[in-house]
Amino acid sequence: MRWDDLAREPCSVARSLSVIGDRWTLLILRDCFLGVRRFEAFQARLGISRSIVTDRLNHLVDEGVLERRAYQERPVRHDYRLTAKGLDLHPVIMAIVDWGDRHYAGQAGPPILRRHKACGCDFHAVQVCSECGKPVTARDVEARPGPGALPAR
Amino acid sequence: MRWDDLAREPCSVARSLSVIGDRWTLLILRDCFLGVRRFEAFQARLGISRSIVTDRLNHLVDEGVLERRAYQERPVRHDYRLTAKGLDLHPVIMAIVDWGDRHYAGQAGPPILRRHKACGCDFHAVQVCSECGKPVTARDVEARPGPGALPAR
DNA sequence: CCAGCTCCGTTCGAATTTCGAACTCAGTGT
DNA sequence: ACACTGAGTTCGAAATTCGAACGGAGCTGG
Repeated sequence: MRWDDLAREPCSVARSLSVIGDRWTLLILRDCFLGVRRFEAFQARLGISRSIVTDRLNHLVDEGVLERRAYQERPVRHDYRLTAKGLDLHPVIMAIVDWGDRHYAGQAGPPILRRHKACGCDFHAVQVCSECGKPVTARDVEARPGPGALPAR
Repeated sequence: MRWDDLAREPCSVARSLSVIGDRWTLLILRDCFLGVRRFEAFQARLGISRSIVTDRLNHLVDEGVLERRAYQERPVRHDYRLTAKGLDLHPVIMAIVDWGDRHYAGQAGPPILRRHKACGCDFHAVQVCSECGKPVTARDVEARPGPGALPAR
């Protein structure tokens, strides 16, 4: 199975991973949500080779997760911003953060605190059911084939 | 930056990704949450080489995400089950599913439906603030350094 | 007792990816 | 003319992944 095959699987996880299922891509997205926008900044923060940064940013732009826009002319300079589709990835990053905070934070506590502007509290993400609003755990869920099961997109 | 360095970064995303930040690992976890437990089943479903399956399963066991236990003697056969730590990854998978359903499902709809046993409805995952219970979006969040910022674990 | 089958791996050489370091190029400031 | 910056591209070496074959423990069947 190759990268490209993933996108054709009738599975939302596989399709999503064909876009974001890569170490560096997810770290780039983490930085996007922290406000990083410029090529140099991504490269410096991640400490990886420039070609990888180029490659991943282009891929994310192709997929419509990031948007490349000029923030100045003469010389033309671009930055990378999350699109609406990209902003939709926020729960993914937050879920990963939450797991890391829970299982890998040292005794000092988590490395980053997040404040919910609406209520002013430091918080962590909780996942609830869209219908009844109660928290969802693995055991509460029953999966079954859906309408898009066989005919791939 | 190498794999191992990731685990030492003072960032929960980086630490988490050092465990789960791999295409195959996340697909294996997807299957775990769908009830897959045996080596052969993982290999057959993913269609990847057996050495990769071995490697990823061992890694997950080492990290305490899966547990390897004998489900029969004579011949001894093992299966792989999610530990409590592994079950905590459910929100990560659900967030990825949700993004995929939203942006990559065909016109037919999502390939898999999930029912919330507590309320009996088909649902999707929503992320809310642990303090006020309201939905959280990217723009609602303000990040700042936390207590574990500098001293790595 | 021998052949074949199942499950769960391991090994190995070849193909593919990823990496880091150096290079390019355009513009800018001195 | 010279150095500097931002944003890439190129290229050879190193690491990963692949598939296919092999191993081995325990059945099953004749």
